[in-house]
Amino acid sequence: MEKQRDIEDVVRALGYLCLGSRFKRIGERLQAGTQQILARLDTEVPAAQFPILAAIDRLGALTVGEMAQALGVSQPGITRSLLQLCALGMVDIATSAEDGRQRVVSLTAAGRDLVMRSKAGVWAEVAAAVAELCVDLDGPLLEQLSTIEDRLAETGLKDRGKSHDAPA
Amino acid sequence: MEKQRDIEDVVRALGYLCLGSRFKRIGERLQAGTQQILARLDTEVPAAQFPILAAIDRLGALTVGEMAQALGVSQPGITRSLLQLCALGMVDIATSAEDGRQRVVSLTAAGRDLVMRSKAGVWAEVAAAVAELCVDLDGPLLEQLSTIEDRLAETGLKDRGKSHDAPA
DNA sequence: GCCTGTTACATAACAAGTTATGGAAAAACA
DNA sequence: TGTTTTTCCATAACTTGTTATGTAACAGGC
Repeated sequence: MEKQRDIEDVVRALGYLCLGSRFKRIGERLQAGTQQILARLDTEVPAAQFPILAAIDRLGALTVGEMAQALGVSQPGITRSLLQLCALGMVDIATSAEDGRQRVVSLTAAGRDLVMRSKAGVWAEVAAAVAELCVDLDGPLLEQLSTIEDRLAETGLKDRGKSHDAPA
Repeated sequence: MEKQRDIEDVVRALGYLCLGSRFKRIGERLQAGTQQILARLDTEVPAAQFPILAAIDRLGALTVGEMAQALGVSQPGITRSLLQLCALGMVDIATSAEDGRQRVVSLTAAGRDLVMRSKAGVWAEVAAAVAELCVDLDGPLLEQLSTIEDRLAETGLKDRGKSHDAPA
């Protein structure tokens, strides 16, 4: 046991030069962790689409364009997610009465139920887990990112945020 | 002009709950900005694959697995990028002499040339632009992210980091 | 010296984002 | 009112990440 090189994390080492890659990488890890927590909901809806449901819950019925703006992603990205959520019966897509170009998106009963159950449980868990991940961060941004990565490598998101009791 | 709702940024408003989405979103914007700066190189190599070249430049020839570790992405992701870089003539992939399962990846002459040119120019520009984007950040992480997003919305990455002189 | 198990990479299928483009409705204008 | 321009959304093609799985090479036990 001696020829195993141990490999530097180049993205981390390069600092600002690779900050974009690094943000994406952290984002993907967080979403994967979120997915594990959300799995308890036993729904077909993937984690990445909960922000859409949350947006409607928060702002009421939205058009496609408004939703793209609310979530900061491109319009085609929204359109595709909506078609999927529609197929899963979570949202309803109707042509606007005032403007025939716009489609108005709202939650179905099933969608509202899913949001309600999520808010009561897993959303709080996710927020708590991520908050715990980020607690007591200090120093410049790059160091904070390193801390987040180190913590995440040590304890996955799904094992965070319930600091209290072991299962009975 | 009165019926235009102005739409809240829901991902930002939800804070820790959507931190994964938010990291990915910022990462994508940074990479898009980086792409614009790198465009001056006039190469077919996409921005997302420069970290691979940088890794070899930094650490020397690497196996596929080592590279996945160095960049923090999955092995299939590395494999695909390598095939593309190989097709572009930037890297050379050889079967390891000691272990027939491993492939050893190194820079070709063209690859070394590209890295050399990049280091001399655009890499420094990217690092400077991102550093300028992140200068004087303070406060907790979520606030720093908001600041980054606000600044990026105001001035794109490609117009940063060269604070000095207008073109002659 | 095989058989078994493990390791390293490749391939396939999928996910979720992007840009570019097209079609239909609305708005502007003449 | 008819034409042109603009806006909104849908579709297509691509990028780059993922997980799951297959194959070939190495390593160990008998």
